[in-house]
Amino acid sequence: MERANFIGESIEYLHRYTMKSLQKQAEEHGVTIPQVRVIAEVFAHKTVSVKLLSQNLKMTQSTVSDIVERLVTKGFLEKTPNIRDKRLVDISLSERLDENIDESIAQIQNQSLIGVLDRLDAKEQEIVEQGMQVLVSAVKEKMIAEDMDDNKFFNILYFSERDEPKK
Amino acid sequence: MERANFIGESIEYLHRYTMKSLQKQAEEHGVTIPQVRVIAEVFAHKTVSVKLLSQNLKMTQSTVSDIVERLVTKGFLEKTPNIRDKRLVDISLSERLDENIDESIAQIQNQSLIGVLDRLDAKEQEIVEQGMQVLVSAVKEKMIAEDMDDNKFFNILYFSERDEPKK
DNA sequence: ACACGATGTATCGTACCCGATATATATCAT
DNA sequence: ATGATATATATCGGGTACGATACATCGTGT
Repeated sequence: MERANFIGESIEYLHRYTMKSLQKQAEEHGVTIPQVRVIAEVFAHKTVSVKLLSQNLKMTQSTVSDIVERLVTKGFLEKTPNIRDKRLVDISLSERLDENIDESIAQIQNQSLIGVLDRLDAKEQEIVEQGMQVLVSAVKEKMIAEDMDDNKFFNILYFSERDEPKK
Repeated sequence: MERANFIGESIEYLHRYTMKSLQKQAEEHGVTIPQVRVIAEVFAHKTVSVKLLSQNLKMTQSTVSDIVERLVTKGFLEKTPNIRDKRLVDISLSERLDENIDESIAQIQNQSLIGVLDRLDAKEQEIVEQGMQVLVSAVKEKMIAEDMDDNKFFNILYFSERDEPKK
């Protein structure tokens, strides 16, 4: 099916573009964009566990563990064992980072996409957003229908709260 | 900007979904999906260079070199130095693969996306396709406007011919 | 109190992906 | 012909990403 082909390529293209584009901004701070995403999430929570990060960022626990480890080495994050549950690790911003973080890092996120949308008029932006919504919804429905065992990561609350693990 | 946020997350989500979903099919053949993409491209050309693959697949030359190397090791591809230009390497399917390839591998590509689109009616599919078109066009325009030095890889003919390097 | 299953992290192996660099070959100017 | 430049590939280092596994800790049931 030609349409699926085009959409598949588009997704691949857009993904690479956003990654590459954001990377340039992140480099100036000496971090990568997955690292920025982790930092932003930690910043939003003040203190989080690896588990929570992996849920909110939709990465596996092992990936998050890796990234956090590098950020600790770089001195951006700090890990302290949780008192109440010694399995948990409390991840928080290092003091050094806790001040300079203002807009600089936390807002790198989708700077480039904003620049892209600026080139479109209101109507075109609507079209783009609607297309995304429809497609994402369809994907989510399909996953539910097929009962993918990735349910833990790719579940229905992906775009809902963005934060709460919802016990 | 909220809209940019949503779109950025959508792209990330769709990318991960398509990758994960396709991976399952590819696994049955003992390959990964980047490997499938390379194989399909070689299949379409009968014989190609690393350079051409990297242009058509929008991966860097080093990435393609890696993947080709693994496929050679697995016995799926063959490398023979080009006679007329000894810098070039001719990449082709191994004999073993040249027969069993029929539909099986070459069409793995976007099976899952088709399944997703099937859940949408004609009108919704239009919306999705249009949204992608508008967004991709805007991205391409922005890249031209900013004269990104990635021009060699991310250029205007991305979605045009899909094959020709266009000398 | 204790065994057992569930849960949270870290670690390992593999693949991908990129930029930078090295090497060999080709091409072009003189 | 020769030297400078350009091109094609391979290689290296580092970061991402995942599944599988190991390990410690928690909770529960008995």
